[in-house]
Amino acid sequence: MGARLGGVTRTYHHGNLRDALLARAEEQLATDGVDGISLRSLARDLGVSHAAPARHFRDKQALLDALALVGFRRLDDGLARAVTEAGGAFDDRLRGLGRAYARFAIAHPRLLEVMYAGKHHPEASAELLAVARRGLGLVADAVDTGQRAGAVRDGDPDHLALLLFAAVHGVAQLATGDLLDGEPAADLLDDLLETCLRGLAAPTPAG
Amino acid sequence: MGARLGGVTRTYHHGNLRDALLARAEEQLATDGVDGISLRSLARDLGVSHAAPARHFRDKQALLDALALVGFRRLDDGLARAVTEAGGAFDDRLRGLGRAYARFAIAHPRLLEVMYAGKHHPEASAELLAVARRGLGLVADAVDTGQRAGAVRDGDPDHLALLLFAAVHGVAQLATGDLLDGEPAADLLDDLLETCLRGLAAPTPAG
DNA sequence: TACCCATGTTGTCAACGACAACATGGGCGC
DNA sequence: GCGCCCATGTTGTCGTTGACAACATGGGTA
Repeated sequence: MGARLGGVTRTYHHGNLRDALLARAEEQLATDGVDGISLRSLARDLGVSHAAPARHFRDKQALLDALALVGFRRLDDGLARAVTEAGGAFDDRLRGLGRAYARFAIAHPRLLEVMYAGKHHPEASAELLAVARRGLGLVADAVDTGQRAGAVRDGDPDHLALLLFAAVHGVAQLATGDLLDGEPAADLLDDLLETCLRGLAAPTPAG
Repeated sequence: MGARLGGVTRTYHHGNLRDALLARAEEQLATDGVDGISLRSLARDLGVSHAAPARHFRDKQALLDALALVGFRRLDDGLARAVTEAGGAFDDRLRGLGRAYARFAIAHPRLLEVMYAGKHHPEASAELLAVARRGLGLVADAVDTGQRAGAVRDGDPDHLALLLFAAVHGVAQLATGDLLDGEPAADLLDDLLETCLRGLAAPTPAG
């Protein structure tokens, strides 16, 4: 088969309906929010019958779960890139990670919402958690580097990473909810990051 | 009228349907999540017709907005209580505020979700923002106190308050989303709070 | 006393998620 | 090279829901 529609080779009827659904769902999500997504409207948009999506996602929730997974993967990519671009200094890496997270949140607020929605199916939850943890690992690595250099106070790197992550996540949440009183998210984030870095600094040897 | 049902005086048919709807909606929210709330099921539970709720909430969203308002008011009460119980020291006040916030978040995770959902009607948004800002004011007051005592670094108290709020909010979000790896939320919160307080400390006069 | 409006009711509609029964055609085993 | 099977897609249907319109009622007030 494979009809040409709009320059893109479509191989529906035995092809890539699943990906097409995800792509269209993400568009819909960005413009109309989670409630704007309906399996039936997705099917209509893609020219398939209303029951076709069920072959790929047993549930509406299953589709949202898949969307969340896409989001986490993309987020992870962004974080990984931030690390490589940040050079070796642990604090620059942490700053880069924080900014990358905020950038993602502001660029894809609705997607972030789906990613952190507590409604995922149990199986999906496990997978999502695993991917989320990968991002956290990048933070922990940077913290560990800081500790080895004697610049960061002692403590379980994972714990400290979670702490930093929570702070950045909080800013991102407020930013996407437009609860910042017009304060630029970047400013608040930088300030919070510096504050935390200062708070996490190893005690300077007395004298 | 006023029929006695279950020991509570009900004056439906000219009485308190609105409050009853809110109360029942909050129960439903706690047990089944936002999607578990349907205007029709609420009406059924309260023994009124399916269209009765529309007299009090033009929309399903309007009901959720009202629920959010209830939540913010209750949160504000908790925060205010925390301040009075914390004594005069600014840092104790901040700790008390942070813990009160986390306590609320963990006790009412779904409600918090509704409170921060970005879908509110515009009129409701304004009111919600006003109430939310009131809580933030308590934080700013404590920061201001710390600054006057020379213990907190310079800077707009509202800005610093927002910074602290974001951090605490982040922890609360992760906690309600069960994303803490089993780490007790209280521990993480305390740790983050201490870190931020340390980071916000005024530079000690050289020497 | 009579009217009006707040509140509640019945009826209806379109959209949706979910499910069941059925169709089809491509790839794989033989 | 042929035919069968299953992945994928279709049609049909059901119950639920939110929203709206037209109608009922009764309490407070002019």
